[in-house]
Amino acid sequence: MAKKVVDRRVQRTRQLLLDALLALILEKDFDSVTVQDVIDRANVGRSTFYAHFHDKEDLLLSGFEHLRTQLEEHLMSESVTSDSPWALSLSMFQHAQEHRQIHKALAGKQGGNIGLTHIQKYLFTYLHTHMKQVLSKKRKGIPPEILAQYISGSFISLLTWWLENDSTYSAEEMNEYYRQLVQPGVDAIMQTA
Amino acid sequence: MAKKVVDRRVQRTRQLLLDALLALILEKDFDSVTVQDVIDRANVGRSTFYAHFHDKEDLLLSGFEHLRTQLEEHLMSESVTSDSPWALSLSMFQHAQEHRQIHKALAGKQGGNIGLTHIQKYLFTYLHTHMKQVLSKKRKGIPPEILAQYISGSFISLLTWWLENDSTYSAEEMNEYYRQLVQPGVDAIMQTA
DNA sequence: TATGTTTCCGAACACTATGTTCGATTACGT
DNA sequence: ACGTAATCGAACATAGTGTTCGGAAACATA
Repeated sequence: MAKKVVDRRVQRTRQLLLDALLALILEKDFDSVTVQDVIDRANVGRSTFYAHFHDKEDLLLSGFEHLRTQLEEHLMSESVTSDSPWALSLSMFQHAQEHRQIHKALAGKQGGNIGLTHIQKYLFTYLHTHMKQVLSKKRKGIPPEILAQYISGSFISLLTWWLENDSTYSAEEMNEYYRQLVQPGVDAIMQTA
Repeated sequence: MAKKVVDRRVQRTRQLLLDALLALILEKDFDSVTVQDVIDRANVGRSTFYAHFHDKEDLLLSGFEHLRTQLEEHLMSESVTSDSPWALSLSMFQHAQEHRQIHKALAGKQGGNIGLTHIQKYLFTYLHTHMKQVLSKKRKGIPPEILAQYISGSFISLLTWWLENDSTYSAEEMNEYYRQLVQPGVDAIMQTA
């Protein structure tokens, strides 16, 4: 069958386009990158672009999906099955460190906060369901939505700052700072509740 | 002199355009609003628009400036000169409550995070200089940039969530949640340092 | 090598939005 | 009533979007 090889060809084209877009985002910001820029850089025909993606944003989101898959594999692989919730954030800091360029393009301010919104939403959902379980029995505490928003929001905030400023702190240091800041408040809530 | 009245006419036109833009942002998102939409809604000629603003974003930013001025007046007026740093966040929650529509347009996801970025940058700068003073003598603690980013980031995160979800919590409640979450971590840092 | 299939190319096109120019018109102060 | 400053809106040049389609190229099969 020709299918497999054909698929490979298709995959290669999609990858060329994505790489070109990510590279361009690091040069200008997402909004100023045109479809023409992307296909020129990738050496891909105009109609081919539209055969694969509906528009520029669609291409960017495909990159985000790719990243999310990678992240999940990263989480599964490294015996990160530790019960500590800080292992999750550490893994994300580490992954961002290893793939700094991609993260900057997707999660940085240049990326127009599109990927960023997705990551936050992803984290929020994960945390929200988790929080509801933990806080369900106790009535008095903080609404779980607010807690989830706080934890994911402050994480994203530190992550983007770290990426955007090309900070030299290691992923481990960043995670430690994050933990030091967030844990006391969360612990206090848990005990109160 | 004619200057004063002329100024009034100019101001009125600018206000018409801004109002139209803000109203439109709440209907579609910022990116999908066209200049044509704005001037139609405002009943203003095309060339007049460009006589006042360089482009759509320029108009939005003028709205942000307006908001910032209001906020600063709000802070000065209400004997918010309390030394508690939580008075500042409370004032902002309150102001957002009173001018919900404008805040949603400027700081919500519809506004394309343009105004939001500015507010955060504004807070960050304010906090950063403040932090450097407080943390200057002690060496071991967290870098002031990270602390400032954390405090401003988590605040913005809760604020936008609150606005975006039309949450029924009062400004006072939101500020209390914010304080409960953030204060323990910050206090811990201060003592350690 | 010959053949059929799948993908890609790129020119041409219609369409939408941007930002500028300029002469006519209106609003306002004196 | 007159002069000035602001506004109007039509016309224009420019740029980007997304589609269409005939031909070229890549690939598998035999």
